[in-house]
Amino acid sequence: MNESTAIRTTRAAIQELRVAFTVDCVIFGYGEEKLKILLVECNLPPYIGKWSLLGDFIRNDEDLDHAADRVLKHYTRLDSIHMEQVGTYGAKGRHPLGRVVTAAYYSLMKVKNFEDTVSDSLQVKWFDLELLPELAFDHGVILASCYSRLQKRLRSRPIGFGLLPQKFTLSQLRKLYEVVLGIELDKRNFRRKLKSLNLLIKTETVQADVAHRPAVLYSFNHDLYEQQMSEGLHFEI
Amino acid sequence: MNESTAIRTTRAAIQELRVAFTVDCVIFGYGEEKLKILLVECNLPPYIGKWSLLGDFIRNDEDLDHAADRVLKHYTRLDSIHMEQVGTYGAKGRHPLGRVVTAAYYSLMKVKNFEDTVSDSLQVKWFDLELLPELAFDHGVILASCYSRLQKRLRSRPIGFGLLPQKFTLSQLRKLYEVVLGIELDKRNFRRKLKSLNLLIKTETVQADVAHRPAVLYSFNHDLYEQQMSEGLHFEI
DNA sequence: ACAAAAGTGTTGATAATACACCCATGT
DNA sequence: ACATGGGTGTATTATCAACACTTTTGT
Repeated sequence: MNESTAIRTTRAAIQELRVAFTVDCVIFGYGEEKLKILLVECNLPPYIGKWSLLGDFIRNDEDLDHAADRVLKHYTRLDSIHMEQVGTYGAKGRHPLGRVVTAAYYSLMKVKNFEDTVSDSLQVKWFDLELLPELAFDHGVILASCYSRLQKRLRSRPIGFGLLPQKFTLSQLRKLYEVVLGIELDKRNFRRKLKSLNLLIKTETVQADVAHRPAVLYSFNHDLYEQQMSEGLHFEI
Repeated sequence: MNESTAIRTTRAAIQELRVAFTVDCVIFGYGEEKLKILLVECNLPPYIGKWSLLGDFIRNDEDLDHAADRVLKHYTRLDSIHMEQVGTYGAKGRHPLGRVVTAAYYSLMKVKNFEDTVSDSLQVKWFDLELLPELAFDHGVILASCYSRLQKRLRSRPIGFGLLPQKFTLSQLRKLYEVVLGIELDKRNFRRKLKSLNLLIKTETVQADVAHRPAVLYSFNHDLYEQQMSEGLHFEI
Protein backbone atom coordinates (compact mmCIF):
# COMPACT_ATOMS: atom_id res chain seq x y z
CA MET A 1 0.00 0.00 0.00
CA ASN A 2 1.57 3.22 -1.07
CA GLU A 3 1.26 6.59 0.53
CA SER A 4 -1.69 8.04 -1.36
CA THR A 5 -3.63 4.80 -1.07
CA ALA A 6 -3.05 4.89 2.64
CA ILE A 7 -4.35 8.41 2.89
CA ARG A 8 -7.40 7.56 0.83
CA THR A 9 -8.32 4.44 2.74
CA THR A 10 -7.70 6.06 6.10
CA ARG A 11 -9.76 9.09 5.17
CA ALA A 12 -12.57 6.80 4.02
CA ALA A 13 -12.41 4.82 7.26
CA ILE A 14 -12.55 8.00 9.31
CA GLN A 15 -15.67 8.99 7.38
CA GLU A 16 -17.40 5.66 7.47
CA LEU A 17 -16.30 3.61 10.43
CA ARG A 18 -17.51 5.96 13.10
CA VAL A 19 -19.11 5.20 16.37
CA ALA A 20 -21.03 7.26 18.85
CA PHE A 21 -18.75 7.86 21.80
CA THR A 22 -19.69 8.84 25.31
CA VAL A 23 -18.06 9.31 28.66
CA ASP A 24 -19.71 7.95 31.78
CA CYS A 25 -18.70 9.28 35.15
CA VAL A 26 -18.84 7.28 38.34
CA ILE A 27 -18.96 9.95 41.02
CA PHE A 28 -18.27 8.58 44.45
CA GLY A 29 -19.18 10.72 47.40
CA TYR A 30 -18.29 10.38 51.06
CA GLY A 31 -20.63 11.74 53.66
CA GLU A 32 -22.24 10.69 56.92
CA GLU A 33 -19.59 8.00 57.10
CA LYS A 34 -21.02 6.30 54.03
CA LEU A 35 -19.89 5.87 50.46
CA LYS A 36 -22.39 7.14 47.93
CA ILE A 37 -22.79 7.35 44.19
CA LEU A 38 -24.29 10.11 42.14
CA LEU A 39 -26.83 8.79 39.64
CA VAL A 40 -29.26 10.34 37.23
CA GLU A 41 -32.67 9.06 36.32
CA CYS A 42 -32.74 7.42 32.92
CA ASN A 43 -35.47 8.37 30.48
CA LEU A 44 -34.55 6.15 27.60
CA PRO A 45 -36.46 2.94 26.90
CA PRO A 46 -36.10 0.23 27.94
CA TYR A 47 -34.45 1.73 31.00
CA ILE A 48 -37.06 4.26 31.99
CA GLY A 49 -37.19 4.62 35.72
CA LYS A 50 -33.81 2.99 36.15
CA TRP A 51 -30.82 5.03 37.18
CA SER A 52 -27.62 5.58 35.28
CA LEU A 53 -24.17 7.06 35.56
CA LEU A 54 -23.59 10.65 34.54
CA GLY A 55 -22.71 10.63 30.86
CA ASP A 56 -22.79 12.42 27.58
CA PHE A 57 -21.58 12.16 24.02
CA ILE A 58 -18.21 13.71 23.46
CA ARG A 59 -18.05 16.83 21.37
CA ASN A 60 -16.09 16.94 18.19
CA ASP A 61 -13.41 19.20 19.53
CA GLU A 62 -12.79 18.06 23.08
CA ASP A 63 -10.42 15.61 24.68
CA LEU A 64 -11.86 12.68 26.61
CA ASP A 65 -10.76 14.07 29.95
CA HIS A 66 -12.37 17.34 29.08
CA ALA A 67 -15.64 15.61 28.25
CA ALA A 68 -15.60 13.93 31.63
CA ASP A 69 -15.02 17.26 33.34
CA ARG A 70 -17.80 18.81 31.32
CA VAL A 71 -20.27 16.09 32.22
CA LEU A 72 -19.53 16.44 35.90
CA LYS A 73 -19.85 20.19 35.69
CA HIS A 74 -23.11 19.94 33.80
CA TYR A 75 -24.72 17.87 36.49
CA THR A 76 -23.17 19.41 39.57
CA ARG A 77 -21.69 22.78 38.57
CA LEU A 78 -18.49 21.46 40.10
CA ASP A 79 -15.19 22.21 38.50
CA SER A 80 -11.62 21.00 38.72
CA ILE A 81 -12.37 17.70 40.38
CA HIS A 82 -9.85 15.14 39.31
CA MET A 83 -11.30 12.36 37.18
CA GLU A 84 -9.46 9.19 36.31
CA GLN A 85 -10.17 7.03 33.31
CA VAL A 86 -10.78 3.41 34.19
CA GLY A 87 -11.79 1.61 31.03
CA THR A 88 -13.68 1.73 27.79
CA TYR A 89 -16.72 -0.39 27.05
CA GLY A 90 -18.01 -1.17 23.60
CA ALA A 91 -19.97 -4.41 23.63
CA LYS A 92 -22.36 -4.60 20.73
CA GLY A 93 -25.68 -4.60 22.50
CA ARG A 94 -24.83 -2.25 25.31
CA HIS A 95 -26.98 0.65 24.08
CA PRO A 96 -30.55 0.28 22.85
CA LEU A 97 -30.32 2.89 20.13
CA GLY A 98 -27.22 1.63 18.39
CA ARG A 99 -23.51 1.26 18.69
CA VAL A 100 -22.23 3.42 21.51
CA VAL A 101 -18.78 3.11 22.99
CA THR A 102 -18.13 4.70 26.37
CA ALA A 103 -15.07 5.64 28.35
CA ALA A 104 -15.62 5.29 32.09
CA TYR A 105 -14.20 7.80 34.55
CA TYR A 106 -14.43 8.01 38.27
CA SER A 107 -13.86 10.64 40.88
CA LEU A 108 -14.34 11.03 44.58
CA MET A 109 -15.66 14.00 46.49
CA LYS A 110 -17.44 15.06 49.63
CA VAL A 111 -21.16 14.50 49.34
CA LYS A 112 -21.74 17.95 50.69
CA ASN A 113 -19.81 19.48 47.80
CA PHE A 114 -22.93 18.83 45.82
CA GLU A 115 -26.33 18.95 47.45
CA ASP A 116 -28.76 17.05 45.27
CA THR A 117 -31.62 18.51 47.25
CA VAL A 118 -31.03 22.03 46.02
CA SER A 119 -30.11 21.12 42.45
CA ASP A 120 -32.25 22.37 39.62
CA SER A 121 -34.62 20.15 37.70
CA LEU A 122 -31.98 17.55 36.89
CA GLN A 123 -32.88 14.21 38.33
CA VAL A 124 -29.57 13.62 40.05
CA LYS A 125 -29.38 11.89 43.37
CA TRP A 126 -26.90 10.42 45.80
CA PHE A 127 -27.39 6.73 46.56
CA ASP A 128 -25.75 4.71 49.27
CA LEU A 129 -23.49 2.19 47.64
CA GLU A 130 -25.16 -0.40 49.83
CA LEU A 131 -28.63 0.52 48.59
CA LEU A 132 -28.19 0.95 44.88
CA PRO A 133 -31.16 0.86 42.57
CA GLU A 134 -30.99 -1.16 39.39
CA LEU A 135 -28.73 0.54 36.90
CA ALA A 136 -29.38 1.12 33.21
CA PHE A 137 -27.19 -0.16 30.36
CA ASP A 138 -24.04 -1.96 31.53
CA HIS A 139 -23.54 0.63 34.22
CA GLY A 140 -23.48 -1.97 36.94
CA VAL A 141 -20.39 -3.51 35.43
CA ILE A 142 -18.77 -0.12 34.92
CA LEU A 143 -19.50 0.87 38.48
CA ALA A 144 -17.99 -2.33 39.80
CA SER A 145 -14.70 -1.83 38.01
CA CYS A 146 -14.54 1.82 39.03
CA TYR A 147 -15.16 0.88 42.64
CA SER A 148 -12.39 -1.64 42.49
CA ARG A 149 -10.08 1.00 41.04
CA LEU A 150 -11.10 3.45 43.74
CA GLN A 151 -10.21 0.96 46.44
CA LYS A 152 -6.77 0.44 44.96
CA ARG A 153 -6.17 4.14 44.62
CA LEU A 154 -7.25 4.92 48.16
CA ARG A 155 -4.41 2.77 49.45
CA SER A 156 -1.72 4.34 47.33
CA ARG A 157 -2.80 7.92 46.77
CA PRO A 158 -3.92 10.66 49.12
CA ILE A 159 -7.44 10.84 47.72
CA GLY A 160 -9.00 10.24 51.11
CA PHE A 161 -7.80 13.31 52.90
CA GLY A 162 -9.83 15.69 50.78
CA LEU A 163 -13.03 14.01 51.89
CA LEU A 164 -12.72 15.12 55.46
CA PRO A 165 -12.70 18.58 57.01
CA GLN A 166 -9.37 20.29 56.59
CA LYS A 167 -8.58 19.31 60.16
CA PHE A 168 -9.64 15.80 61.07
CA THR A 169 -9.15 13.17 63.71
CA LEU A 170 -7.41 9.89 63.11
CA SER A 171 -10.65 8.10 63.88
CA GLN A 172 -12.47 9.99 61.16
CA LEU A 173 -9.71 9.04 58.76
CA ARG A 174 -9.80 5.41 59.79
CA LYS A 175 -13.55 5.28 59.46
CA LEU A 176 -13.22 6.62 55.92
CA TYR A 177 -10.77 3.87 54.99
CA GLU A 178 -13.00 1.27 56.57
CA VAL A 179 -16.05 2.46 54.68
CA VAL A 180 -14.42 2.74 51.28
CA LEU A 181 -12.40 -0.45 51.58
CA GLY A 182 -15.26 -2.33 53.17
CA ILE A 183 -13.07 -3.80 55.90
CA GLU A 184 -12.31 -3.21 59.56
CA LEU A 185 -8.97 -1.75 60.52
CA ASP A 186 -7.21 -2.10 63.85
CA LYS A 187 -7.18 1.24 65.60
CA ARG A 188 -3.64 1.08 66.94
CA ASN A 189 -2.09 -0.35 63.83
CA PHE A 190 -3.80 2.22 61.66
CA ARG A 191 -2.54 5.08 63.77
CA ARG A 192 0.98 3.70 63.69
CA LYS A 193 0.91 3.27 59.92
CA LEU A 194 -0.43 6.71 59.22
CA LYS A 195 1.99 8.38 61.57
CA SER A 196 4.89 6.50 60.06
CA LEU A 197 4.14 8.10 56.68
CA ASN A 198 4.90 11.51 58.20
CA LEU A 199 2.29 13.06 55.96
CA LEU A 200 0.07 14.23 58.77
CA ILE A 201 0.58 17.49 60.62
CA LYS A 202 -0.55 17.45 64.21
CA THR A 203 -2.37 20.71 64.83
CA GLU A 204 -2.56 22.50 68.14
CA THR A 205 -6.32 22.12 68.19
CA VAL A 206 -8.53 19.37 69.50
CA GLN A 207 -12.13 18.39 69.07
CA ALA A 208 -14.62 20.47 71.01
CA ASP A 209 -18.02 19.64 72.46
CA VAL A 210 -17.67 15.91 72.36
CA ALA A 211 -18.85 13.79 75.24
CA HIS A 212 -15.54 12.02 75.56
CA ARG A 213 -11.88 12.78 75.55
CA PRO A 214 -11.36 15.21 72.68
CA ALA A 215 -9.25 13.97 69.78
CA VAL A 216 -6.25 15.77 68.40
CA LEU A 217 -6.86 17.21 64.94
CA TYR A 218 -4.48 16.57 62.08
CA SER A 219 -4.11 18.04 58.64
CA PHE A 220 -2.58 16.55 55.54
CA ASN A 221 0.84 17.73 54.45
CA HIS A 222 0.27 18.34 50.75
CA ASP A 223 3.62 19.99 50.17
CA LEU A 224 5.58 17.13 51.63
CA TYR A 225 3.49 14.65 49.67
CA GLU A 226 4.18 16.46 46.40
CA GLN A 227 7.85 16.56 47.22
CA GLN A 228 7.97 12.85 48.01
CA MET A 229 6.14 12.00 44.79
CA SER A 230 8.59 14.03 42.76
CA GLU A 231 11.34 12.00 44.41
CA GLY A 232 9.57 8.82 43.33
CA LEU A 233 8.47 7.82 46.81
CA HIS A 234 5.17 6.04 47.17
CA PHE A 235 3.10 4.94 50.10
CA GLU A 236 0.79 2.05 50.74
CA ILE A 237 -1.86 1.93 53.39
CA MET B 1 -36.99 16.14 29.27
CA ASN B 2 -39.65 13.57 28.58
CA GLU B 3 -39.23 10.17 27.10
CA SER B 4 -39.76 10.86 23.40
CA THR B 5 -37.54 13.95 23.55
CA ALA B 6 -34.85 11.82 25.11
CA ILE B 7 -35.10 9.28 22.35
CA ARG B 8 -34.98 11.93 19.68
CA THR B 9 -32.02 13.80 21.08
CA THR B 10 -30.12 10.61 21.78
CA ARG B 11 -30.78 9.29 18.32
CA ALA B 12 -29.61 12.58 16.85
CA ALA B 13 -26.45 12.51 18.94
CA ILE B 14 -25.70 8.97 17.85
CA GLN B 15 -26.02 10.11 14.27
CA GLU B 16 -24.05 13.29 14.53
CA LEU B 17 -21.57 13.12 17.36
CA ARG B 18 -19.54 10.26 16.04
CA VAL B 19 -15.84 9.73 16.09
CA ALA B 20 -13.54 7.42 14.26
CA PHE B 21 -12.48 4.74 16.69
CA THR B 22 -9.46 2.48 16.50
CA VAL B 23 -7.71 -0.08 18.60
CA ASP B 24 -3.94 -0.04 18.88
CA CYS B 25 -2.14 -3.13 20.05
CA VAL B 26 1.14 -3.07 21.90
CA ILE B 27 2.53 -6.53 21.27
CA PHE B 28 5.38 -7.38 23.57
CA GLY B 29 7.56 -10.31 22.66
CA TYR B 30 10.15 -12.15 24.67
CA GLY B 31 13.01 -13.82 22.88
CA GLU B 32 16.79 -14.11 23.10
CA GLU B 33 16.41 -12.85 26.65
CA LYS B 34 15.21 -9.49 25.40
CA LEU B 35 11.89 -7.69 25.46
CA LYS B 36 10.68 -6.68 22.03
CA ILE B 37 7.78 -4.85 20.46
CA LEU B 38 6.03 -5.57 17.23
CA LEU B 39 5.68 -2.46 15.07
CA VAL B 40 4.45 -1.74 11.59
CA GLU B 41 5.82 0.82 9.20
CA CYS B 42 3.61 3.86 8.92
CA ASN B 43 2.69 5.18 5.50
CA LEU B 44 0.61 8.13 6.50
CA PRO B 45 2.00 11.64 6.33
CA PRO B 46 3.50 13.23 8.30
CA TYR B 47 4.69 9.95 9.83
CA ILE B 48 5.98 8.22 6.71
CA GLY B 49 8.98 6.09 7.58
CA LYS B 50 8.14 6.13 11.27
CA TRP B 51 6.83 3.04 12.98
CA SER B 52 3.54 2.56 14.72
CA LEU B 53 1.60 0.15 16.85
CA LEU B 54 -0.65 -2.41 15.21
CA GLY B 55 -4.03 -0.80 14.83
CA ASP B 56 -7.21 -0.57 12.86
CA PHE B 57 -10.61 1.04 12.91
CA ILE B 58 -13.23 -0.98 14.68
CA ARG B 59 -15.98 -2.50 12.60
CA ASN B 60 -19.57 -1.58 13.18
CA ASP B 61 -20.51 -4.92 14.63
CA GLU B 62 -17.59 -5.98 16.77
CA ASP B 63 -16.71 -5.55 20.41
CA LEU B 64 -13.52 -3.71 21.30
CA ASP B 65 -11.80 -6.86 22.52
CA HIS B 66 -12.71 -8.56 19.29
CA ALA B 67 -11.23 -5.73 17.27
CA ALA B 68 -7.98 -6.08 19.16
CA ASP B 69 -7.92 -9.81 18.48
CA ARG B 70 -8.67 -9.19 14.83
CA VAL B 71 -5.86 -6.66 14.48
CA LEU B 72 -3.36 -9.03 16.01
CA LYS B 73 -4.54 -11.84 13.80
CA HIS B 74 -4.37 -9.67 10.71
CA TYR B 75 -0.74 -8.86 11.27
CA THR B 76 0.48 -12.13 12.68
CA ARG B 77 -2.10 -14.83 11.88
CA LEU B 78 -2.08 -15.52 15.60
CA ASP B 79 -5.24 -16.33 17.41
CA SER B 80 -6.45 -16.58 20.97
CA ILE B 81 -3.70 -14.53 22.53
CA HIS B 82 -5.00 -12.71 25.53
CA MET B 83 -5.13 -8.95 25.13
CA GLU B 84 -5.75 -6.51 27.95
CA GLN B 85 -7.16 -3.04 27.54
CA VAL B 86 -5.00 -0.37 29.12
CA GLY B 87 -6.48 2.98 28.25
CA THR B 88 -8.21 5.10 25.68
CA TYR B 89 -6.64 8.12 24.06
CA GLY B 90 -8.54 10.87 22.32
CA ALA B 91 -6.52 14.08 22.40
CA LYS B 92 -7.63 16.45 19.70
CA GLY B 93 -4.54 16.61 17.55
CA ARG B 94 -3.42 13.02 17.89
CA HIS B 95 -4.28 11.97 14.32
CA PRO B 96 -3.38 14.00 11.24
CA LEU B 97 -6.54 13.20 9.30
CA GLY B 98 -9.07 14.12 11.93
CA ARG B 99 -10.56 13.12 15.20
CA VAL B 100 -9.59 9.56 16.00
CA VAL B 101 -9.99 7.99 19.41
CA THR B 102 -8.07 4.81 20.16
CA ALA B 103 -8.29 2.11 22.77
CA ALA B 104 -4.88 0.68 23.62
CA TYR B 105 -4.41 -3.03 24.27
CA TYR B 106 -1.33 -5.00 25.10
CA SER B 107 -0.33 -8.60 25.04
CA LEU B 108 2.76 -10.62 25.58
CA MET B 109 4.03 -13.59 23.59
CA LYS B 110 7.11 -15.47 22.58
CA VAL B 111 8.93 -13.71 19.75
CA LYS B 112 9.23 -16.99 17.97
CA ASN B 113 5.46 -17.38 17.87
CA PHE B 114 5.61 -14.88 15.06
CA GLU B 115 8.59 -14.74 12.75
CA ASP B 116 8.63 -11.37 11.08
CA THR B 117 11.22 -12.62 8.62
CA VAL B 118 8.83 -15.01 6.92
CA SER B 119 5.80 -12.78 7.05
CA ASP B 120 4.13 -11.70 3.84
CA SER B 121 4.43 -8.22 2.46
CA LEU B 122 3.28 -6.54 5.66
CA GLN B 123 5.93 -4.30 7.06
CA VAL B 124 5.86 -5.73 10.55
CA LYS B 125 8.99 -6.05 12.58
CA TRP B 126 10.19 -6.86 16.07
CA PHE B 127 12.20 -4.13 17.76
CA ASP B 128 14.20 -4.35 20.91
CA LEU B 129 12.55 -2.19 23.53
CA GLU B 130 15.97 -0.68 24.12
CA LEU B 131 16.39 0.24 20.48
CA LEU B 132 13.06 1.65 19.49
CA PRO B 133 12.68 3.79 16.41
CA GLU B 134 10.68 6.97 16.59
CA LEU B 135 6.98 6.17 16.83
CA ALA B 136 4.13 7.75 14.89
CA PHE B 137 1.15 9.53 16.44
CA ASP B 138 1.10 9.41 20.25
CA HIS B 139 2.22 5.81 20.18
CA GLY B 140 5.22 6.53 22.35
CA VAL B 141 2.93 7.58 25.16
CA ILE B 142 0.65 4.61 24.64
CA LEU B 143 3.57 2.23 24.62
CA ALA B 144 4.89 3.68 27.85
CA SER B 145 1.66 3.15 29.72
CA CYS B 146 1.25 -0.35 28.35
CA TYR B 147 4.78 -1.19 29.41
CA SER B 148 4.06 0.04 32.86
CA ARG B 149 0.93 -2.09 32.98
CA LEU B 150 2.85 -5.11 31.74
CA GLN B 151 5.35 -4.72 34.53
CA LYS B 152 2.61 -4.61 37.14
CA ARG B 153 0.87 -7.64 35.67
CA LEU B 154 4.03 -9.70 35.47
CA ARG B 155 4.33 -9.47 39.24
CA SER B 156 0.79 -10.50 40.00
CA ARG B 157 -0.26 -12.79 37.17
CA PRO B 158 1.35 -15.84 35.62
CA ILE B 159 1.92 -14.18 32.25
CA GLY B 160 5.63 -14.92 32.29
CA PHE B 161 5.50 -18.68 32.29
CA GLY B 162 4.05 -18.91 28.80
CA LEU B 163 7.08 -17.13 27.40
CA LEU B 164 9.46 -19.93 28.18
CA PRO B 165 9.61 -23.49 26.96
CA GLN B 166 7.08 -25.68 28.68
CA LYS B 167 9.88 -26.91 30.90
CA PHE B 168 12.23 -24.22 32.07
CA THR B 169 14.95 -23.56 34.57
CA LEU B 170 14.63 -21.15 37.45
CA SER B 171 17.44 -19.12 35.94
CA GLN B 172 15.54 -18.71 32.70
CA LEU B 173 12.55 -17.57 34.67
CA ARG B 174 14.55 -15.14 36.73
CA LYS B 175 16.19 -13.71 33.64
CA LEU B 176 12.75 -13.11 32.15
CA TYR B 177 11.64 -11.20 35.23
CA GLU B 178 14.84 -9.20 35.20
CA VAL B 179 14.45 -8.26 31.56
CA VAL B 180 10.80 -7.29 31.70
CA LEU B 181 11.04 -5.48 35.01
CA GLY B 182 14.32 -3.87 34.14
CA ILE B 183 15.91 -4.73 37.46
CA GLU B 184 18.30 -7.29 38.89
CA LEU B 185 16.97 -9.99 41.17
CA ASP B 186 18.87 -11.88 43.80
CA LYS B 187 19.24 -15.47 42.72
CA ARG B 188 18.57 -17.09 46.08
CA ASN B 189 15.73 -14.83 47.09
CA PHE B 190 14.06 -15.34 43.74
CA ARG B 191 14.25 -19.10 44.00
CA ARG B 192 12.87 -19.02 47.51
CA LYS B 193 10.00 -16.73 46.51
CA LEU B 194 9.03 -18.80 43.50
CA LYS B 195 9.21 -22.06 45.34
CA SER B 196 7.12 -20.66 48.17
CA LEU B 197 4.27 -20.05 45.72
CA ASN B 198 4.05 -23.80 45.13
CA LEU B 199 3.03 -23.12 41.55
CA LEU B 200 6.07 -24.78 40.02
CA ILE B 201 6.27 -28.49 39.38
CA LYS B 202 9.75 -29.92 39.60
CA THR B 203 10.14 -32.30 36.68
CA GLU B 204 12.36 -35.34 36.63
CA THR B 205 14.39 -33.91 33.78
CA VAL B 206 17.41 -31.67 33.77
CA GLN B 207 19.16 -29.54 31.21
CA ALA B 208 21.31 -31.46 28.74
CA ASP B 209 24.46 -30.51 26.86
CA VAL B 210 25.35 -27.53 28.98
CA ALA B 211 28.93 -26.88 29.93
CA HIS B 212 28.11 -26.63 33.58
CA ARG B 213 26.02 -28.33 36.19
CA PRO B 214 22.65 -29.00 34.54
CA ALA B 215 19.67 -27.22 35.99
CA VAL B 216 16.49 -28.91 37.08
CA LEU B 217 13.56 -28.18 34.80
CA TYR B 218 10.26 -26.94 36.18
CA SER B 219 6.84 -26.51 34.69
CA PHE B 220 4.02 -24.23 35.73
CA ASN B 221 1.07 -25.69 37.59
CA HIS B 222 -1.83 -24.14 35.69
CA ASP B 223 -4.47 -26.21 37.41
CA LEU B 224 -3.38 -25.25 40.87
CA TYR B 225 -3.14 -21.62 39.82
CA GLU B 226 -6.71 -21.64 38.49
CA GLN B 227 -7.90 -23.27 41.66
CA GLN B 228 -6.14 -20.72 43.84
CA MET B 229 -7.56 -17.85 41.82
CA SER B 230 -11.06 -19.23 42.16
CA GLU B 231 -10.46 -19.25 45.90
CA GLY B 232 -9.46 -15.60 45.74
CA LEU B 233 -5.78 -16.20 46.39
CA HIS B 234 -3.30 -13.93 44.70
CA PHE B 235 0.44 -13.88 44.46
CA GLU B 236 2.99 -11.15 44.22
CA ILE B 237 6.53 -11.56 42.95
C1' DA C 1 42.36 -28.24 36.13
C1' DC C 2 39.43 -25.00 34.86
C1' DA C 3 35.34 -22.43 33.47
C1' DA C 4 30.53 -21.72 34.09
C1' DA C 5 26.31 -21.71 35.89
C1' DA C 6 23.46 -24.48 39.51
C1' DG C 7 22.26 -24.82 43.89
C1' DT C 8 22.03 -23.85 48.86
C1' DG C 9 21.25 -21.02 54.46
C1' DT C 10 21.73 -17.58 57.67
C1' DT C 11 21.25 -13.32 59.64
C1' DG C 12 19.39 -8.80 60.56
C1' DA C 13 15.99 -5.36 59.60
C1' DT C 14 11.57 -4.18 58.79
C1' DA C 15 6.72 -4.64 58.59
C1' DA C 16 2.24 -6.92 59.85
C1' DT C 17 -0.73 -8.67 63.27
C1' DA C 18 -3.04 -9.43 67.46
C1' DC C 19 -4.37 -7.77 71.60
C1' DA C 20 -6.18 -4.71 76.63
C1' DC C 21 -6.04 -1.04 79.41
C1' DC C 22 -6.10 3.88 81.07
C1' DC C 23 -7.46 8.83 79.80
C1' DA C 24 -10.21 13.04 79.22
C1' DT C 25 -14.49 14.87 78.55
C1' DG C 26 -19.81 15.69 78.84
C1' DT C 27 -23.85 14.39 81.09
C1' DA D 1 -20.45 7.87 88.53
C1' DC D 2 -20.81 6.54 84.16
C1' DA D 3 -20.73 6.36 79.20
C1' DT D 4 -18.06 7.41 75.21
C1' DG D 5 -14.59 7.32 72.17
C1' DG D 6 -9.27 8.83 72.46
C1' DG D 7 -5.00 7.28 72.99
C1' DT D 8 -1.04 4.15 73.97
C1' DG D 9 2.81 -0.51 73.89
C1' DT D 10 4.41 -5.03 73.33
C1' DA D 11 5.19 -9.61 71.79
C1' DT D 12 4.86 -12.64 67.80
C1' DT D 13 5.25 -13.69 63.40
C1' DA D 14 6.11 -13.11 58.57
C1' DT D 15 8.58 -10.91 55.01
C1' DC D 16 12.48 -8.89 52.66
C1' DA D 17 17.39 -7.93 51.71
C1' DA D 18 22.01 -8.85 51.80
C1' DC D 19 25.49 -11.92 51.24
C1' DA D 20 29.53 -16.50 49.69
C1' DC D 21 30.60 -20.90 49.04
C1' DT D 22 30.14 -25.77 47.22
C1' DT D 23 28.42 -28.75 43.36
C1' DT D 24 28.12 -30.65 38.85
C1' DT D 25 28.97 -30.76 34.35
C1' DG D 26 31.78 -30.08 29.68
C1' DT D 27 36.06 -28.99 27.82
